[in-house]
Amino acid sequence: MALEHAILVSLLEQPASGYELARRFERSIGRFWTATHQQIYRVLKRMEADGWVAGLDVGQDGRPDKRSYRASDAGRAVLTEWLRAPVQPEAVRHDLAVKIRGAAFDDAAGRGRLIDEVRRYRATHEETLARYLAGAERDFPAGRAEDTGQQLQHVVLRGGIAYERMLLDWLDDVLETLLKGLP
Amino acid sequence: MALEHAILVSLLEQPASGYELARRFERSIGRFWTATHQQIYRVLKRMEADGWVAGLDVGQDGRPDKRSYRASDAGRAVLTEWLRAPVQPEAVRHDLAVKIRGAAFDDAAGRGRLIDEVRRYRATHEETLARYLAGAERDFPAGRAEDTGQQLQHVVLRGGIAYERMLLDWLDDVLETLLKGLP
DNA sequence: TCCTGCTATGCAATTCGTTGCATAGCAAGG
DNA sequence: CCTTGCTATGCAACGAATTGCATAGCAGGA
Repeated sequence: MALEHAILVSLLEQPASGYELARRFERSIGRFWTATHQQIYRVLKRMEADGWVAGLDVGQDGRPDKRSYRASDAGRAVLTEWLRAPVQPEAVRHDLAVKIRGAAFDDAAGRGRLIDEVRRYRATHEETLARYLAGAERDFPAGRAEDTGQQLQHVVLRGGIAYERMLLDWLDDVLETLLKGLP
Repeated sequence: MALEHAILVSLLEQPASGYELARRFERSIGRFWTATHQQIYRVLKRMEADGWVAGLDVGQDGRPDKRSYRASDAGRAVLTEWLRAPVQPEAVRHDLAVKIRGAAFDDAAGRGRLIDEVRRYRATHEETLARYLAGAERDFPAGRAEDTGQQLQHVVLRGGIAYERMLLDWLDDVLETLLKGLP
């Protein structure tokens, strides 16, 4: 139970339509919480029925109308309650780690293919890191004062950057292990 | 679709009952793939029906009988096919990052509670790191030759260690941000 | 002897998440 | 004019995951 909470945080930072939320989940929020547009629309309806968010139809020029949502006081209260509850352990699902251990049961050709995959995967994360770094420079340039919200967004972004750097280093380790050690 | 694959890897490393698999998923495999015993029992049944694993009833002294599974050739083929397919992007769900950004919408008291939570969370991950390091020393002592499977298990464990270290550093950054910067 | 706790497996209900599809308006380009 | 692509929302169906509960044997300690 927490897509609701991620949505509430995002709407408190900035009101949005379901579509806009889905885009945000592809970008900034999606760094630490993924969701598809169907999930978001369904949950938004339920949240509106529960009074956690208020929807407002907005006509637009040159594109379809949208329904813009903002968090209500009740929603904010729900979020606050959740914030103060213990952090639940994360559900980890790391495909690549399973594949690496599985490689022991494939032949040299299979491991060769896995090496290609690891390289491709590494390249996507290099891009991710570059995107984060660009975002950090754009949104949080050195030497500028930050308000509370910005400080918090910044420290989360630093976490994303640290994660990507760690991952790239580890992937180098993985490639070396796959290349040099194995028959 | 991948709990099956994690189970196949685990069974190829060592045959096991559903219960033993569940315990492994709490320990070693659980570092990168979580699953409850209900999930595992259900999936094992389906896998046996599909011929991916073979089950064998084993009587035991002093404890209930168990049903031990090993991966079949068909299961191994399924695994190999998956190993060679592209790595799917991970579904990230990071509670704590959402809470940190959400802290901008709580008061000082709420942020104080969050600080306590972060400290508690940090302590659990310090334990996790210590456990990984002890496991590494036990299973992969320096200077000993490793076969293919061990090298691969070792590199995955090194990934876990790198992750935990990165996380602890970041949590220090988070605590500093929460403590010094905010009203 | 009774209680607690561990091994070992499972059902049922519900909620969550994914996939495929559908609609509809408008813009831009060939 | 036609196609492609983007904004914007949604349904239906299915499969996956979670939660709560149930059973049952045995060990060990109070």
